[in-house]
This record gives sequence, structure tokens and C-alpha cells, in this order.
Amino acid sequence: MTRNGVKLAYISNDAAKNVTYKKRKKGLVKKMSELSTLCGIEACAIIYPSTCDSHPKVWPSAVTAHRMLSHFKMLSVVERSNRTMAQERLVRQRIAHADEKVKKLCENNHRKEITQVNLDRVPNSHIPPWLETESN
Amino acid sequence: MTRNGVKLAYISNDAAKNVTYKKRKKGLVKKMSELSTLCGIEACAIIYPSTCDSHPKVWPSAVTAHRMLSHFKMLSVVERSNRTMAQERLVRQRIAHADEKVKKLCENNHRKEITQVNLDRVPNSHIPPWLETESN
DNA sequence: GCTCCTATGCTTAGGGC
DNA sequence: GGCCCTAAGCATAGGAG
Repeated sequence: MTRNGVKLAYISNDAAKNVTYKKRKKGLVKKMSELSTLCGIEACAIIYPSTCDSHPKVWPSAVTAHRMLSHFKMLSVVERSNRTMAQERLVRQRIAHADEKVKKLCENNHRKEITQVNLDRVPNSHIPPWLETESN
Repeated sequence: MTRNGVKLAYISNDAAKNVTYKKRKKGLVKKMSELSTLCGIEACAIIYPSTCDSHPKVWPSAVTAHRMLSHFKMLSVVERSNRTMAQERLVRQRIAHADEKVKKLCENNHRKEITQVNLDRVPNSHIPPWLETESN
């Protein structure tokens, strides 16, 4: 019996693997259909045994899977473009912010320059004449 | 607590439905990843809540789903053509069998015709002359 | 909405045939 | 390979905060 917790590792023994595969695939499909029923959702699953001897299991049907795939692809295109647009907006915002910063910095610099010029000039012009000779 | 077996019916209460949806989706994804690990398979699932407020859940990833979908589509084209070819073979076989039957029937008929002609002729020619007048 | 809890039922590994 | 059984472990409904 299943005395210890399942070891979540690849089953190398083919027979055992196949048994587990069948049992768990069945359980999985049951769970999917239950979720589908309980919550009124559309769902599909594609399961490819790596050993290609067995066909891929498609639930609930190939037709549904195809339909959902198309829908999903369309949706992802839309989402991708949305994401792209969102990113573009983000970048534009950043650029705008950066521009704003640059502008402010320029203004600041300009103000400082002017101030500095004044400072450079004013102090000199404000040095009392009696000190001018002393400093030299 | 879950005293009685789950009633497998659509949950109309939105809050309860959402709770169930989240719990069971989580469980489902866990089961899928376990199956994937244990049996070394590729699998993907797409789950669309019918209430479009929530994004579709794609497991394990959109990229994987896309890849598997392409593969699946290709495969189904191949399988479809295989099926078509198999059907064509089958139809051809049936035609061949039918032809064979027709041929045999024709041969039989021909043989019967000949035999009949002989029967038609022979008995007449074998009717004793003393009876020929009686039958009329 | 959420996290955490826990009783209960479901799933399933292992084994027999 | 299949089917059936059982014990153990797991998932989860319902509730509390």
C-alpha cells in the first residue's frame, strides 16, 4: 500500500510507470471535468507520453482543444500587444520624467551658475579696500 | 466539513464558486506537475473561467502551451491524413471486394444462363414425341 | 478577500488474481 | 496487459478569525 508519501521522481520501471500514468491520467481527467462542471469553466489538457508508443491524450476533445488554442493564441496576441503598449507607455513616462529632471537640473545649474557668477563677482567687489592689499 | 460526497453541480454562488475554483485549480496543477515528473511526460492545460474577470490559467506556461499546440496541430493533420488514407484504402478494398463479387455473380449468372438455355432446350428436345401434342 | 484548521471522502500505490 | 481490493496519504468543504 502507499505507506510512505509518494516519492516525486521519474519512474524508470516502464511497467510501473505505465500503471501510474494510466491511474493518474484518469484521476486528472476526472478532476478537470469536475472543475469544469463545478465552476462552469472551459478547460482543455494535452498530455504527451514521452514514450511515443502511446497517443497523446487530449481532454475533453481535439476539437475543443483546437478551439481553445485558437482563442488562446488570439488572446495572447492581444495581451502581448497590450503588454508592449504598456511597456511603451512606461518608457514614455520614464522619458518624460527624465526630461523633467533634466529640465530642472538645467534650471538649477543655470541658477547656480548665475549665483556663482554673482558670488564670484560680488565678494570681490565687496572686499573692503583695506583688506585688498593685505591678502596680496 | 466535507461530510457528504461532493455534489457535482454548477455552483451558482459566486463567492463559493471562486473559492472552489482556486482550491481545485491549485490541486489540478499540482496533479499535473506530479504526473509530468513521475512519468516524464509533456503536458499542458488551459483553463478559462467563464467569468472573464479572471485571466485564463495556462499551465505550465504559455510558451509550452503554444509549442504543444503547434505539435498537436501538426500531429492531428498527420493523423487526419493517415485516417483519410486508411479510409481510402478501406473503400478501395471494399470496391475490390465488390468487383470480385460482381465478377463471380456474372460468371455464375452466365453459367446459369447457359445451363438454363440447355435445360430449356434439352428437356424440350427430350420430350417424347407422343407427349408433345398432349401438353398443348 | 485571505490564511489556517480539520473531518471527511477521494485518490492511489501496491498487490492478488 | 486487465480488473479488483485495501490501507495510507492527500485534497478539500466548510468554518473560524
